[in-house]
Amino acid sequence: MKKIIDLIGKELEEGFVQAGYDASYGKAALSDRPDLCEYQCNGALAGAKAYKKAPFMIAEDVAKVLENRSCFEEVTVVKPGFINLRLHKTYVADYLNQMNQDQELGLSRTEHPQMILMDYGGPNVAKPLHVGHLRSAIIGESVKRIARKMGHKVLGDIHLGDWGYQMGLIITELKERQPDLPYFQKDFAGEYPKEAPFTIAELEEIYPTASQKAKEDEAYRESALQATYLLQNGHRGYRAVWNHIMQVSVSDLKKNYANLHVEFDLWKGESDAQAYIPDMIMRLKEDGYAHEDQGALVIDVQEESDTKEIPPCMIQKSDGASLYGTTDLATLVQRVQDYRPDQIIYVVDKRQELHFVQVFRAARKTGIVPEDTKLTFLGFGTMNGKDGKPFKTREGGVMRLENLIAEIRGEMLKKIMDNRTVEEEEARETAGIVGLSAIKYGDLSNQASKDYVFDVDRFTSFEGNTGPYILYTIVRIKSILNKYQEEGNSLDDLEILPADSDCEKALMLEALKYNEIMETAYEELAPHKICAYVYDLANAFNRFYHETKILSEEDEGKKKSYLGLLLVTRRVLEACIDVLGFEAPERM
RNA sequence: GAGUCUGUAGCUCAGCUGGAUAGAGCAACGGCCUUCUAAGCCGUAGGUCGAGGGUUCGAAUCCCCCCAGGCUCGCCA
Repeated sequence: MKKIIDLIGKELEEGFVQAGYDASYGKAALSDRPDLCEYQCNGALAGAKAYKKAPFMIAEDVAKVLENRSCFEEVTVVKPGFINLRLHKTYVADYLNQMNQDQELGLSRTEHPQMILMDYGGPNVAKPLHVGHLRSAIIGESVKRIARKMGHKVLGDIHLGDWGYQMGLIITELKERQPDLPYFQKDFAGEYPKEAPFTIAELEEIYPTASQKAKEDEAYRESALQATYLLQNGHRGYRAVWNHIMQVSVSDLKKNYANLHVEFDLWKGESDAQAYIPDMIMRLKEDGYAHEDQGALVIDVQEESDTKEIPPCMIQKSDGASLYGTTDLATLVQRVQDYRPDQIIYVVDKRQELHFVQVFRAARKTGIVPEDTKLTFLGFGTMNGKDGKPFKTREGGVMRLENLIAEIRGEMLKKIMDNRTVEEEEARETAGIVGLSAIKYGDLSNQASKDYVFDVDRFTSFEGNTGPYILYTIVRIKSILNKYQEEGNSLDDLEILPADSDCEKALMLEALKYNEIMETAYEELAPHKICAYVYDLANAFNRFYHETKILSEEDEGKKKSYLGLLLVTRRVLEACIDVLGFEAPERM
């Protein structure tokens, strides 16, 4: 279905042309003055200069043409030269009925589906998820779902931090604790055990311990570096330990991300890119892209048009080891080869922007990524505590994600038990669903690129512009629709009639923006626009709900119309929160 | 130092591809539950949009310059 704003725009264009003006001035916009109109056109103001004519007169010319169009109920011209429009009730109702009949609620999927690869999540193996991992997961998941909604093919890749020094540390510490394990026996040629010699809890303890030791003990550090080197060069026993670490850690990560309703299609990591490094470096050297500088191997990425200095992208340290940029470039080699993406979106902490500028430029310059593959950096800001500083536990440590979620759930459960009389089991389940909405909505309703304050009290108080408010609205609608169905009625024959109250029309006008909002959110990779919309729609519904008796309406046609309106509203709200990455319970 | 982002109500944030009277939520104050979930609805109060210039018929929005803060700046990731 065409977007309503485009349909109005079309009318306006015709209006301008018929009145003797250029079509380009006929652009529709949402009204800034809802008290005066629903949509407006500022084209007459813009065209005044070109036609050397008072904007008011231009507007009047156009309005005269538009007046008898069936889609408008009212066309007025005001002061300097605004054209103010009100849509015809019948036109609006028709549009909504069409939405209701459409599986996609009037959203037109793209005609040119792209293959999009998304890099988000980025946890480190063997380390617990902490609040720093939350935003990438939440924002990435939402952007992925929005892009899919628009009809694109999207693969989400978690891009694990599963290679390098941290692994050497763990191996070293494990060897110290259990030197008799077969992995550490020089001449062991048999099969290694299938069971990992540690649990996830132990693993999470081993890493920080080892990390600390390495900082204090030079010899320990040396052996960790040595272990890293051996692992990366095919040491059989170490490789087996690494496999154990991966298996234990990844299954734990899967559990944690599943709790967040975050799903990855690919569980690739830095280790997967390693095989591509030697060839890549050789080629870069041969083709003259990489050169030595101060002992390191770098690719210059400075461009003529730069006003500032961009440091080169470093691909090999002076000791020959590869680093961050190397792995990222090699990952691009792999991704282009395996998936031929049209676009790759990185959902990463915005502090890494310079690094990605370097990598992107190097990838383009060297032909690793073809011209027509778009590389997008979607940087997000820091999640701060109430004090405006990076979020910490009460004790000042790093907050584990599990603990944060548990805390929110606990608060929510308390609230539910206080407010409602429900079985504890149901309350617990609801608390999980509502808690997740509180966390996700709290995050996504802010612009991704900005820092934001994560205030547990505010998010769990669930009043006002919050996830729980949205869910509550949906639950109210569901409850009415369910009651109607329980009386033996069907939802299939609900015809929406022209609105007969202001708040009803306001709700309709809000609901029909759905396709436009989703499209904008995709174009701008901006989930917060969905949040803003969903809040406006929920608000419009709650006003309507407050003033309208629905099930007790005696006029059968009207009642069905109301229910039809509820149905679109519910469907739109649900489609939106689905794309935000949460869902509504049946009751709350 | 250079680059970059941010500065909007007491607090947390929208609005920023220029348009009419700058919007929400929280907090404060006052109303609304025998009726489909009051986690709701309605109202009051609260602003030199960091400061100053400029462009424009029109600037929170674009440009310049300050001020304040955050972040980044080749061998960590």
